[in-house]
Amino acid sequence: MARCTTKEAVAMFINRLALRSPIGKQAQAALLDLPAVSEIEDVERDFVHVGDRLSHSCLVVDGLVARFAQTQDGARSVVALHIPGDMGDLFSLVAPNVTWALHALCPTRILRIPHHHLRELAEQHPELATAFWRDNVVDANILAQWTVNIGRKDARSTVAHLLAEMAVRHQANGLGSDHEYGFPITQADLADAVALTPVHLNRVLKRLREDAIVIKENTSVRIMDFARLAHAGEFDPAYLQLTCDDRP
Amino acid sequence: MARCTTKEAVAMFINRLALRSPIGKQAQAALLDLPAVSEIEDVERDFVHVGDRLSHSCLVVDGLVARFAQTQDGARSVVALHIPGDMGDLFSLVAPNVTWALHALCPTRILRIPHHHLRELAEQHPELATAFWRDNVVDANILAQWTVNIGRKDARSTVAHLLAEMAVRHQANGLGSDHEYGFPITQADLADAVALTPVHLNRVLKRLREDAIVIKENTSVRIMDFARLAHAGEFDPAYLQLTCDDRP
DNA sequence: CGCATACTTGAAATAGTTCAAAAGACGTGG
DNA sequence: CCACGTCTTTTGAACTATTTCAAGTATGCG
Repeated sequence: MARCTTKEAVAMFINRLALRSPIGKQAQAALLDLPAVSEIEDVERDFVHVGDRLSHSCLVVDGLVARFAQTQDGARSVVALHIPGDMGDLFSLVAPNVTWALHALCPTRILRIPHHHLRELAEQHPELATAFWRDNVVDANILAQWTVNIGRKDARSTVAHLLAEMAVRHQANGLGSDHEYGFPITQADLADAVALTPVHLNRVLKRLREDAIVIKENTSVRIMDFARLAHAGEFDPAYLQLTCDDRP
Repeated sequence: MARCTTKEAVAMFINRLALRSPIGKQAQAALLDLPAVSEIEDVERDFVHVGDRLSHSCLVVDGLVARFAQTQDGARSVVALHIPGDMGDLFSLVAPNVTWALHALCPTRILRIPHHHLRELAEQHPELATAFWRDNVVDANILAQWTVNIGRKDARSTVAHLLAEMAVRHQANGLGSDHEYGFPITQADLADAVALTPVHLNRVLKRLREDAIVIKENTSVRIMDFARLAHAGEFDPAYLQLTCDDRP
């Protein structure tokens, strides 16, 4: 994984936002100048806890971050996965008291950006405020899709859908190719994201591998047949809103 | 169900927002003056479709609205329930191309408010923009909680959680008492919200009734023991963010 | 009164879980 | 470079929560 500078990390974030929202040159420049205040840091497995009141938002620079909740018997549920270029807790900007936790699933580096800087920026450049908000809406779309997968589709379809979604999201962030992307997640953690037991997830992955559709390796995913993967997962990328629809 | 005027409907919405965000007198007045342009209307069972490009957002005046998605085999998944005072598609303000549908679950009246009016208002009163955005964040919190329920808890706990959540949300919107609220939803539709089959939901409701915890009647829910309901559902209202946390 | 819609109950089937243990990968220190 | 412990993946077999299919009973409406 290429080590990257703070500017490169922020540029990745800007490009992501710009996919969905038109962002002026000045706003982009202002955002790029921001990180002078922060440093990239390695994070612990657990770096945002339930009940924390946040004053910064975290941009994933490299690695993989999960947002998760827990039931009383200790079962964990991953409700979002964030890849480099994502800002997993952007919405703490308007709701700083968090009710979930963030967790690095592998050696991960992040950039913490103070809320007040983001707020000033959003005030000076209203298109940024819209872009941030829209990003949260897409996050919610993803979550809605996960709910459908978990609630109303069988295990094979759910897993196929997630692997297809992550492929498209990696490409949107300028990561990976159309048939491979880095995905350093264990089967146990992946099981928490698709709401299966690790044992059953393992069997589903085996089946997808034997059917020559997709191979989940240790730290990456190799897609052998995207068309069949998308078909198996009933995957339609519309909910990711990867086209800029700001035109009236 | 009391028929209410457009102003009363909007006031319900404002009060809801004001629970979580401080909103100035002027902003409240401006919002209240808005609906002069719209009329309350009855809606069909299906009134927003996948792929629609919205130019208005719908405030539920009375009745019950579900946001849902569908799998290819026709199974339906309800990903949000909106009660009077809610604006189920507020986020179409920043993402007008919708990827889900809205559906009235009973005779329902709504108020359609044009996006451009809401946008002007948000520009003139920045606290309203924040309040709108924060409302979306809470919607996403609710969805995350549903994902946990559906994915990692058993049927009884999931159903208990939903009934407890709806109780608290009704009270937050100024509807219902602490032991009863209107909930005009069929078991089939409720089953789609908790990702169970109607048959199994029926058995779970029977058990909750026999255990003297809660009774789901035709058009309402009677809570016999909220403490045990909350316990059965592992319900903690923190994710609903019903306290105003704008203080720094 | 009859038809449609919603709710309830029973019995059989199954997708996914649970428990248990083996096999493989990986780093660390001797 | 091999031995060792730890973590992850894989496989087997028994079990169970939930689904499916099917039929029956209310409830309400024209």
